[in-house]
Amino acid sequence: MTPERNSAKKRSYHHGNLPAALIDAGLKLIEKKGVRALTLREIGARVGVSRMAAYRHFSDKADLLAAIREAGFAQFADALEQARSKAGKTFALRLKAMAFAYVRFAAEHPAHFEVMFSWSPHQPTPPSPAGARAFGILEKTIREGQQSSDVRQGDSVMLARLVWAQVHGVSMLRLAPDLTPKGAGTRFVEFCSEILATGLAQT
Amino acid sequence: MTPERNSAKKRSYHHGNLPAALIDAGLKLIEKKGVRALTLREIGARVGVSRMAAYRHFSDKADLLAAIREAGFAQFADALEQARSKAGKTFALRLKAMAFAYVRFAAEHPAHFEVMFSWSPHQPTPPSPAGARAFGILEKTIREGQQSSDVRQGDSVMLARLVWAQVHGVSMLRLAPDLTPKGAGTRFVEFCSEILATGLAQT
DNA sequence: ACCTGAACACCGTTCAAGT
DNA sequence: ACCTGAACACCGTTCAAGT
Repeated sequence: MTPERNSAKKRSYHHGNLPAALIDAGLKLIEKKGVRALTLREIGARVGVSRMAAYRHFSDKADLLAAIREAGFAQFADALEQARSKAGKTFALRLKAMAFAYVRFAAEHPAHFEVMFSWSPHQPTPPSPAGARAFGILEKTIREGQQSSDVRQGDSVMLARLVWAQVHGVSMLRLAPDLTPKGAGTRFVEFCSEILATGLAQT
Repeated sequence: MTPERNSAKKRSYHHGNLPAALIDAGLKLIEKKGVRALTLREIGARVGVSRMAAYRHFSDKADLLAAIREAGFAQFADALEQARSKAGKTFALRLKAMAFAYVRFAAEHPAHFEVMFSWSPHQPTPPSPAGARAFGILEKTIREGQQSSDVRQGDSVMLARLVWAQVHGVSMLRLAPDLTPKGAGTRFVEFCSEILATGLAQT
């Protein structure tokens, strides 16, 4: 009796999964015009909903962006994890695979990457659980490298930060001349991985 | 006879050097609230001028930001140059000095740094002359390192990009735990320089 | 519970006008 | 030449109201 499921003659009052739809529409708009040009009004229009609907699910625009950011870090951590597990078992192979995964993620998901790492000292990034997970994967790899004597002894967190900074710099500065969405910076990333591994090895 | 210089009984009609004053006020506001919160109106108010005055000197807000950015790169290149010339003459010392200068600039001039490297794939950074100069200083140092056999042979531009990416990543991610405006990340930067130099040395 | 419309205090930018 | 004021088309966000 309750009119819960209409046979879609008109799009239902509820939107099924509005939060997810808003995040998705937001990502597509960022990809097209950049975060700076993102407006709640346009997201709403794209999803077919009032400009105010977002406020039922997110406290404000910053909160929506935080959700986009966290979803990005989750995907990102998955990509790193997958690259690691698919790679051979030596430290050098794992490092290279993860470096590729990092740079490739930046190239393939520019909108997510832009939100995840948009930089300002004033809105200091609240710590992201998924971001911490991603870093943990890298740090674990470093520790294994130390056990197999591929990496010098020392603070594995510091060593992991160094590696993170390297690949992050490459991604942000788009320094790989052969960096394209589908064939991500092959030569330059390989070059960096090799030099990094050499530096890490020495005691 | 012409009323050109009044004895400052009221602030003169012209502002002396309005463009420089606008850039300066902009920097201070960015430092306080971030680029995102920067408004032409507030800059104008701060300088004591109408919100429209900026349009006499800059074509729009983006153009003012570009001027800020370029000024930042000029200061930045100077800082690198100075660090290089003050350092000892070995490659290792120069590399370390420049790494410090990079990270310290980011820490001491957060507003400039934010504008210089604010990231979006959609407003692809127009090439900056001063930015190119800064990169050139680094690349020259790499070439000298190759001549003194401190750095492996190979494409010096690629090698310089690698170093740039490393220090840039450190600066952006604020990975140095001991990074403060005045005592910039001493231990971590030293750590990175050493590992980097080791990796660069090997053939 | 979930969504909407009108209203408010902001933006950047254009344009005609002042000195 | 350099600056201003009013006006326009946008924002994010609040609030009372609709289903």
